Amino acid sequence: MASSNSITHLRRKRAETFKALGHPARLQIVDMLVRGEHCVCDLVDEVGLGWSTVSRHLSVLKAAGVVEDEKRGLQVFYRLALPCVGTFSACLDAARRGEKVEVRACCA
Amino acid sequence: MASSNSITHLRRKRAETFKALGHPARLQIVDMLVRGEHCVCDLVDEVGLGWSTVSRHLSVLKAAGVVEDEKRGLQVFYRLALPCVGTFSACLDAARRGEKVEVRACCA
DNA sequence: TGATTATTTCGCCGTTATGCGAAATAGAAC
DNA sequence: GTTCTATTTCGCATAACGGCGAAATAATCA
Repeated sequence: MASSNSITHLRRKRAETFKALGHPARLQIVDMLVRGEHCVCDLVDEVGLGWSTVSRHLSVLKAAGVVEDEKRGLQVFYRLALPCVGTFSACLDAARRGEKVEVRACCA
Repeated sequence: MASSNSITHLRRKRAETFKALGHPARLQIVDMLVRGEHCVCDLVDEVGLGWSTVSRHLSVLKAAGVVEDEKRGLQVFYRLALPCVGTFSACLDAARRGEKVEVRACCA
């Protein structure tokens, strides 16, 4: 059952990633990070929720492996750790509009 | 604000899709459907949860636009409505293993 | 028609998520 | 060392999720 368990484990991790992306505020954060790294202050401004709330959303994304953070001076900068999320998001949006698009996704 | 609202709307829909995928049982269902359509009975057997529970998971996936259903005789068959989900899943799994893969995803 | 089979809907209940403000932490500047 | 400033952690209330079994639907078969 080793291989079945590893499949299960991989799937659980994958589910965690999807779940982290499954919230409008977190997705808005991800959309910003697709365009480049940002400090928390920028994200708070844009998302329009309290600092503590945004901070926890970021910790969820980080725990799921979607983003990485780096402290520089007083600020903490976040960046996307899974670039393919941007590609897939574009995919989903295109599908919802009824468009048929072929994309090349680089899974890093 | 029309364009900003439509972006918001699109993102909310996208979040709903991600959220639907963010559960191990639903992801297991999706993994089965990647390999072809299945009736509910097959899915119940494989997932190992009650009929009512699996049924609700399926309705979540359907509401999010991830799967489609078709009734044939007594049985209801489900199939994947977003093939790119399979591609992206492979992407995420590869990334978790540390592999770097380039895939061509067709967003239907 | 009445029985059977496949699936969905409903109501319940314990667990988890999400928002907030207050307090804690950590680094920079004075 | 004290004081800012940026961010995280904590505790709490409310809302949403996820499981189950029982009951409702719907299509087939006798």
